[in-house]
Amino acid sequence: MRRDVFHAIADPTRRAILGLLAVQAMTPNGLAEHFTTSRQAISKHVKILLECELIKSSPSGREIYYQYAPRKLKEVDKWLQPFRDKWEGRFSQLDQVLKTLKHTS
Amino acid sequence: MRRDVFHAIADPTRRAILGLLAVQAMTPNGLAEHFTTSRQAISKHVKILLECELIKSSPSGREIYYQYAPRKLKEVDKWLQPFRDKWEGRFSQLDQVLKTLKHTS
DNA sequence: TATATTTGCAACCAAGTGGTAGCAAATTAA
DNA sequence: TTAATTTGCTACCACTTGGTTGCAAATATA
Repeated sequence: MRRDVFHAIADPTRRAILGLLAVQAMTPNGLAEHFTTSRQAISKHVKILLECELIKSSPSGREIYYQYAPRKLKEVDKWLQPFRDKWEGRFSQLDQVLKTLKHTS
Repeated sequence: MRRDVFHAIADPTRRAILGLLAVQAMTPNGLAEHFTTSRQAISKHVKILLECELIKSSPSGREIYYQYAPRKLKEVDKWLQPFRDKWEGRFSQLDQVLKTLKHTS
């Protein structure tokens, strides 16, 4: 399975969940209220976000609060950096970084 | 079909192709030499990158050169911005932007 | 205790994914 | 002209995806 951060944020529902949790921690039911799909469908997305460590869980009695964790999202930012450098006119170590990427496929 | 930029960069092979083309324009065969999969498989990835406008094509005789186009990748950067603001300690319009995101699912 | 609420898990399904192989069209080279 | 090269398209395949429903476990409430 290809469970990495890029896969996690590929789905618009998961991006929306991440946006909600970045504002405030929420329970699965609380999250599901913001969507038209079922609670179970949301929970499956939450599970993927958990596996990718984009969110953390905080059990509280029979409820579970999920909260956004920024660490893994920084990997996306890191991957984006050389491209951003390029379109912003910076050229620092661009080729080195991209040549490294060639061998990660 | 879910052919947006986030879907495009979810695949590691497509990210590698994007990295290669950011350094220099290449033909499908030229690209395929950098991978162990078949030319057709690479061409399918290239087709998706084309549809998402992450790359452009420049026909030259019977060859076709593909080149990286930064515009759409900026959308990823744009989506990332409020999250980046948050982990960098900035709070400018974070909630507004994220509340907008809630309704894009 | 008995009931209601919250959640996760498993089974199932239609549709999409990344991969392959074969073939035809177009351009270049012999 | 004939042969080789480059490419895109189509069909096909096993696997994954996002979604549903049903159910059991755990906790809170009457």
